[in-house]
Amino acid sequence: MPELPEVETVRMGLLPAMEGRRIEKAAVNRPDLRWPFPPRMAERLTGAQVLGLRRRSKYILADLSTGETLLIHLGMSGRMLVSGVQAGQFHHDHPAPAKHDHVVLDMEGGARVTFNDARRFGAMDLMATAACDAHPLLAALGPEPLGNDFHETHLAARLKGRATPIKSALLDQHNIAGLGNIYVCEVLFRAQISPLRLARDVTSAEVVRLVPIIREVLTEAIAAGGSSLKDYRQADGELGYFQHTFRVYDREDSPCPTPGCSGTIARTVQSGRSSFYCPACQR
DNA sequence: GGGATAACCTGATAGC
DNA sequence: TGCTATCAGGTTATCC
Repeated sequence: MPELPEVETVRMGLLPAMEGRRIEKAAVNRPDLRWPFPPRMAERLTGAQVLGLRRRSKYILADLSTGETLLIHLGMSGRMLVSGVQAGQFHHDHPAPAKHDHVVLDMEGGARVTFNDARRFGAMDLMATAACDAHPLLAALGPEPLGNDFHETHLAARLKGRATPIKSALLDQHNIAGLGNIYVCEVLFRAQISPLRLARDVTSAEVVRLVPIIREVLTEAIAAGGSSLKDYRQADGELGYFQHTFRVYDREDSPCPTPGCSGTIARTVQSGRSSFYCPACQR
């Protein structure tokens, strides 16, 4: 899926079309994505004003004037596409409906926001804004890696005694929220830690190294507009370009980019996911 | 309880 | 051209 930087990029792209604006019409074209949509979702959205757009982990949260919050998750292939806004000017020129356009929001002002998701691993739900933190998908999430609650003490405590590989531990959203397969690979490379190492064997010096690297990789990726592989687009349909900065992800058999290292990037599978790393300089 | 695996679903790509 | 196998940015349910 879009990981944290992609979701943040999408959120920012949605702001001009949605923030402060009323949803004039909501069309829901199927009963479910990963889970059934909440009852009467179209009716509950229609007429609501979007007070603000927040992000928690890989979720976008739209706070509505009705006292409810719309939760949006893009899954692996979800896209939020905006049409009808160009350079701050609104128009009513929208592309023809496409396959897998599941939810369409026609916004006050003329913009249209379309949720398109081929694989349907995405989700949408409505909840009382006051009870957001208790939502089953949000309640158990770890801290935001770019927030104040994520620090060495927290990470060290989450890794301590764990017999799972560090790769899996960083992917576990209970430990830290928002990292996905790409950015964990990139983080471990920059930290020169092998993805195969057990979490409990990562030293405190390495934890100290990991925290700022996690922040750095995510911040750089957000600045680049995220990474575009197969499905991901920014809300305006543009590609992100952080993928050009990948040092190990999807670079199997390439020379290791670490200066002075003569290693070759390897691929292995851990808990069903590809891990890319340099066996020579990641220890 | 912790950790690994299968499952959800479609599309793109590689190989024959 | 066309078939088959494999893989994909995530998360949950299930099994050992």
